[in-house]
Amino acid sequence: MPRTTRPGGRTARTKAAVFEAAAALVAERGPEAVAMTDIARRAGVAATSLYRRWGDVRALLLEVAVEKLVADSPLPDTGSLRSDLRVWARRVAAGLRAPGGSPFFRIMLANAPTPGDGDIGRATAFGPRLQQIATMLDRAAARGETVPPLMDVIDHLLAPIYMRTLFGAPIGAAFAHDLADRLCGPARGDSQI
Amino acid sequence: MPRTTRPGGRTARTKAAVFEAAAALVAERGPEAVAMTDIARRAGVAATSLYRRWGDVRALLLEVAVEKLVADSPLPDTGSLRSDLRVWARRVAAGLRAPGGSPFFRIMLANAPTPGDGDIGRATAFGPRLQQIATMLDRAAARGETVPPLMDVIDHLLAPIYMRTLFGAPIGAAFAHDLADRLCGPARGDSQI
DNA sequence: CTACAAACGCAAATAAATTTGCATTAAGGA
DNA sequence: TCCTTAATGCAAATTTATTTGCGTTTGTAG
Repeated sequence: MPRTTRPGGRTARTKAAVFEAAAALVAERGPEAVAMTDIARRAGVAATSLYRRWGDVRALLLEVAVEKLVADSPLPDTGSLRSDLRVWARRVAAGLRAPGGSPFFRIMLANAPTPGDGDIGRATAFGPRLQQIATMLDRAAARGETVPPLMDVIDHLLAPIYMRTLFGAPIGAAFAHDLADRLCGPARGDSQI
Repeated sequence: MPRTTRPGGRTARTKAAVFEAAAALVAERGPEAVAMTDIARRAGVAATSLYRRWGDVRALLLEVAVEKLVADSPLPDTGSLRSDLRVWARRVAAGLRAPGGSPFFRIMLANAPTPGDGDIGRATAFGPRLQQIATMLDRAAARGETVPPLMDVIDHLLAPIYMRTLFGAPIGAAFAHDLADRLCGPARGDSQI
């Protein structure tokens, strides 16, 4: 009878080798310059296996990218939303700046929304980030702070960071600082609608 | 509409045919499913010519994407920066929502910076947009308005729009309104230290 | 321990993309 | 008009990616 999963065996080992090879190649040459053949050779597995398992390079790279970016970074819990956002912003930026970070990010973007694809890839990709933001906002609200809407954080904290990543523009402490301040109000009480 | 002037000689004509074919194919199948061969066949030109002129598919598609995305958003000149930004924001969003808009956007993202590429691809891709922003800001400054830094417009107007496009989140008038207000100051200044 | 089926490797076959060499055509200037 | 040059077309050659067929390995269930 057909088994659906085979955890922890040869399959898992080759998958690990393949992912490692793919990640290395992407970091070295960029996403567009790696072929199925290259990954296979580097990983020490037959290209045939890769084709059978993933179909084509994009599918494989997308899986790798999702895994890389979804890797959980610990959430800051400093006691104030403003400070949490500052720290978190810098961590996200650091993750994107890490070796291969930006290329993987681009892989995800390039494979995102095609009308008809369903939103699986996109949701898988951004879901964890949104969840993290929601958690920070919830904590702050529980403390009695007035918190900005989730969408505002996406628009004015996450979006600028992603944008600058694509531009290659620097993301320093001052910038993260400024982003958080815009959301929490510059000095103290802020009165949004 | 059929009365499109196509100045220039043979070169300009074939370029037009190629761009038209490429755009159509991208809109039909998505960026990843079009090959040099396909474009050549559809345009009625030899694939050899395409390779000689553009080198590879990505370069060609990137050029097409840039042209499409820039063409879709003519610059408003309403007399006030706030209003210009509002209109422009909606036009950019509309262009991204248009048939084929999102695929072309993804082409640009996928061709963004790769360490070693130099910044050619990136500059080519986003350059026109930045130029448009700079123009609006210059006009406003010439009128005597106080204008936000270019980078702020990128971070808090362009970035949210792109982000929402990737999410599939709606971009309405109210949203564009809000983005412009954040940059120009709504009623009370938001850009204090 | 044995049997089974999925996953794998290998080599050949196929298909597709990309390059190359050369003849031809068209545009712009003298 | 004629001449020069760059762009194009075409076919063959070459490389590279992808598929296919078949035997082998390796977990896992029984």
